[in-house]
Amino acid sequence: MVENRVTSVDVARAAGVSQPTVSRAFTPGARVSPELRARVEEAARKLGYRPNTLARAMIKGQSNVIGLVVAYLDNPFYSEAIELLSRTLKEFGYHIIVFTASNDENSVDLAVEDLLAHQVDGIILASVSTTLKLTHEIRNAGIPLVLFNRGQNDPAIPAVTATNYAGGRKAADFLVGLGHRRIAHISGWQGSLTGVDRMRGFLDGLADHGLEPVACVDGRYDRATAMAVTREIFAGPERPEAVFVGNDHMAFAVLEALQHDLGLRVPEDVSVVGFDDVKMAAWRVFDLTTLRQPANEMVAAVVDMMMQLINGKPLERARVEIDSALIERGTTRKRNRE
Amino acid sequence: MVENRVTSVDVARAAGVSQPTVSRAFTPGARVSPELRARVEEAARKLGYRPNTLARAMIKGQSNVIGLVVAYLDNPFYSEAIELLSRTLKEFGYHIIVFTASNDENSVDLAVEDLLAHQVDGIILASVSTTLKLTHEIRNAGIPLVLFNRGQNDPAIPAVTATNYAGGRKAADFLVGLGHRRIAHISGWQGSLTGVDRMRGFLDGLADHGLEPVACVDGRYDRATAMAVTREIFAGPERPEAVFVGNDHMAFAVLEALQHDLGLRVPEDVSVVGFDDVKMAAWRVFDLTTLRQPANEMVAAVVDMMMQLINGKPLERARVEIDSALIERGTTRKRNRE
DNA sequence: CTGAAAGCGCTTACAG
DNA sequence: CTGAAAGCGCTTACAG
Repeated sequence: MVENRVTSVDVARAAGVSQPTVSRAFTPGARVSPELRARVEEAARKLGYRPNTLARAMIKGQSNVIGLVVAYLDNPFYSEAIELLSRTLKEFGYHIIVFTASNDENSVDLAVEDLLAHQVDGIILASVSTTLKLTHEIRNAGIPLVLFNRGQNDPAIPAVTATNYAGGRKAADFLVGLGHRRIAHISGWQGSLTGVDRMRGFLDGLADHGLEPVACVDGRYDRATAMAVTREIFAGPERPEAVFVGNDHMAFAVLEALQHDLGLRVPEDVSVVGFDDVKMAAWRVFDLTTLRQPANEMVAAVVDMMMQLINGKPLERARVEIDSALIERGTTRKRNRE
Repeated sequence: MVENRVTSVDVARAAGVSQPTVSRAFTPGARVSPELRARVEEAARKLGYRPNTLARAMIKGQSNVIGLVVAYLDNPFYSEAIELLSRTLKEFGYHIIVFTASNDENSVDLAVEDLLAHQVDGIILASVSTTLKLTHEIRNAGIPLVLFNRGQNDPAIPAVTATNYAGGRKAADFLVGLGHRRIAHISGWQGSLTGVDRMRGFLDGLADHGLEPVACVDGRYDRATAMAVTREIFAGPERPEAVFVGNDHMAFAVLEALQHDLGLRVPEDVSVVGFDDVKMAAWRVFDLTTLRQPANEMVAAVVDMMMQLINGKPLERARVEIDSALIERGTTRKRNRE
């Protein structure tokens, strides 16, 4: 399987021009006479020539590749996001190189180390948390970094998230407004700012109504954990009337535990609210009330920031929050206070 | 945002060695004295040096990057597969650059063109179909190609699939064995060999029992299509007692149409069989009887073939089929013939 | 507009 | 084991 590496020199020889002319013929906007361009193109076609992107990338110091580090690919929100990211970046001439990391520090560090060596033009970290140390390392390497669906304590790090805190508050207001009083929260992973913000907003929202959650447990963005936690919380004597779950992916698991393990009815016995509004949330088997985290708008914002950073423009704002609207569906309903 | 490009020359100067020595210090298995290596490493650390992978790739004529073209990312089978591919290839020192294509010829062609220019070391086409023309173009460029979950009429093209034909037969045997006689098929996209093979196996299986399907329609791997088709097929007077669906992703939609649009009970009124056994199939809301297409084994086979091709070893077999077992769950049951 | 020359940051024979 | 030299396949000033 030997590659028939045809180079610009071969084409030049075949077309009877100099090698730089071949290069120019393949550079959009370079000055070449139509005549020579035609000769070059014909020779190139004949020989099956394709400019070597690697060589070009090396010289120009840019690869037109963006590194994406992602975990939790079983959460459909991220599959959607990858697809959107890939399509949107393509419009700007960029491609995505994907690193799947687990969410431990070490794994993310290794991925980033790899990325830095790969001369990517930018790095997007989605659904993984970074240490400040790592952030600074990326910054020192001079590589644009944008966090997707993760914030960091340093507000200077460019990040795009939903309005997680406000979304949490909305969930609280909504559930209280339905007449619920005994309310539980199965939170997103408390190692992520996203999980923390949603929880804080929710707790503050409850507090405004003089309430405290009857339970508040970390679901770690994991189905099995969410199910186990649900069984525990709802087994007690003072069963919650409602539960706010840190994301849809876990909410589906909570529904399963509620209905199949505990034999409870939703929404008759329990109201359930999720977060994300992934496509599946609208499937009628789930029909999940949830806070919409619009993947397309978030991706657009991420790409926008990335392009600004790559072009050396100052960022208008480092922190972009996309509004999360509450989408009311069938897993919630007004409490009958008989 | 200027990059502080530190090169091997800078490190060489700082360490008081020649530039090639720096290169050797960063090449596993190269001969450098421990003393010089230490000096180089220290200087590199101080300066924040990272070898330029692009330059290395250009020289060696290999990028350690595999191009993946994929469509249908909303089918969770492919998200799983991407994750597995990414992890498995990493073990071999390869990374994935992702191209999402829609399934028209043009889109795939463009993606491949892009890939060829990117000097990827190999190409994996998942869930997209290629023309023979494109296949030959890739082959002419000397780039290893493996099809994932798609076959091609030319049996010489390396491809990994489930035993689609045999799986279709198993579905037929199983449903007939349950006592069903009026059986429908909502097939995978007939533009894909996968969809065609599953259908052919199913039809042949029915024929062995002297049966013909009461309906056989292309679901195009699409939820909306599958639902519309379901409503049509099951609205008629001679309602099918069972349906075999071309993949799980569509089967979930079929279940929704059956239960929510038509008010039918599964499995009491209708038995449903899918194909793939994605993780969701085991969720108890679905509890879908299906044919298992083991993503991990398939990915392992793809990577294995790719590595053989890259290393110039002759392939044992160009066509690998991974056995599809029937997983019996709750959407099927023996027919009551009262 | 076009070619000869230099150079991007590495690796790889080639001497020593 | 180490350095001086050549070269990977391009792009980019620099002359003309």
